[in-house]
Amino acid sequence: MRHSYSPKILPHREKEIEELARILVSAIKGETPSNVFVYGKTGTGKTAVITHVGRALVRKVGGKIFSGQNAEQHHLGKTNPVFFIYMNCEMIDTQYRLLSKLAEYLGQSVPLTGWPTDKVYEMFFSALDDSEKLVIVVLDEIDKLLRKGSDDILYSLTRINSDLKKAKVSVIGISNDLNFIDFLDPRVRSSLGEEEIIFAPYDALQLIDILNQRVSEAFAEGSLEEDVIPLCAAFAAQEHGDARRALDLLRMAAELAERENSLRVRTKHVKISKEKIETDRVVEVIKTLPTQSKLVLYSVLFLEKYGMTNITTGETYNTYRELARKSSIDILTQRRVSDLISELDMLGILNSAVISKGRYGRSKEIKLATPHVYLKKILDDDARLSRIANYVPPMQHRLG
DNA sequence: AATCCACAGGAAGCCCGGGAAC
DNA sequence: GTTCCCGGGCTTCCTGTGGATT
Repeated sequence: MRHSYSPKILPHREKEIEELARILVSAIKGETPSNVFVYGKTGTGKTAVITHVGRALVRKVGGKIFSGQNAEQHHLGKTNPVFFIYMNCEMIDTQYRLLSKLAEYLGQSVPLTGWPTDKVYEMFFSALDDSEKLVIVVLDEIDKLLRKGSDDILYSLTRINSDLKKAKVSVIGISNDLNFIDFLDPRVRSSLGEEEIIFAPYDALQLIDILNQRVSEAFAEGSLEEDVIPLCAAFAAQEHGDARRALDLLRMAAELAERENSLRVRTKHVKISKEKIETDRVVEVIKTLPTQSKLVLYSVLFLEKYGMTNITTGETYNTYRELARKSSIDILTQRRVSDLISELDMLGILNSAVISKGRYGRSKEIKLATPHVYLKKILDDDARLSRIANYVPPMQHRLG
């Protein structure tokens, strides 16, 4: 049931598999496949489809598969070998890291840092071109790459073929943000987008099929209550058809049922799991917030706790200053705190909306979107905030 | 209709840490 | 090691504004 498991059958992705296979099949004929751009939201099976097709190709013609720390070798066939390289740009997010990783996969050793980038490129290039082969580079979350400005590597990679004598390179770029393509250098865009495959979100019925297929491998007959799978599917369908989410739900529900010694997984387990997944996410976000943001949250929490409604930025800021002083934390400007409030809003931890109170100015109206008890417990875990855990605000605050 | 509050939120620039280049 | 550059967090300064009140 875990994401790392990749099933042999991918329901409702036949069309995409077919299309990708059509593009990559030219490798069997000894030609260089077009570059491909793949778009789709998280949990729509992009990575699964691509590795599936890539593996099949390498099995057929021989070559190697690289992914993370793993390498898998297959015996050579009649045509040139295929090196299938999967990389996630979330970790490998600079030119240097990308190139050194590529060079490493091709058998070179490059230090983690220290060399000029063009030297690493040289290493990579010579290792690449020392024998006849096709290298398919999969760049997952490719949008992370140019977020940090350096998309020249994409440029070099997509037109490297004209400089190569023996080897050939195809690039498969994966993104879950379609707008990303607008920010791309036009030359890269046209070359990367020679072929495009779009992964539409799964609908509830398709999610049911996916779950059923996994369930047949992972669960004993009759261990699920009848409505369990449809419910998981329905919840996940609300989340832009994320199959990963559906599987998480089912897995957590099963774990819960097991812990309760329940004979079957019931819909209530699914419902509880859904709550838990959501709160876990919020807890994680709040825990990892910078102290200043936590302090801002704390301020809103205080104001609400003492019965204030329609909390404004100014009121929040005054409380914030008081709390920051009490806990010897640097006091930021109201301008900055205003931005922090907006960020917390974006994260869904609180709600803020700009409203006008006529003669009494314009401000954000702020209220928490997270249960108080909860919030306080998490915030009090932060040692830097311990001094204000039992702080009682002065009278004027309580009057509202 | 004019006023004016209490901010929103843009622009420019400072500081600092980290990584690349030399 | 040193220098350079970059981005993020932050401050300073600023202009803009919806609508109750005058």
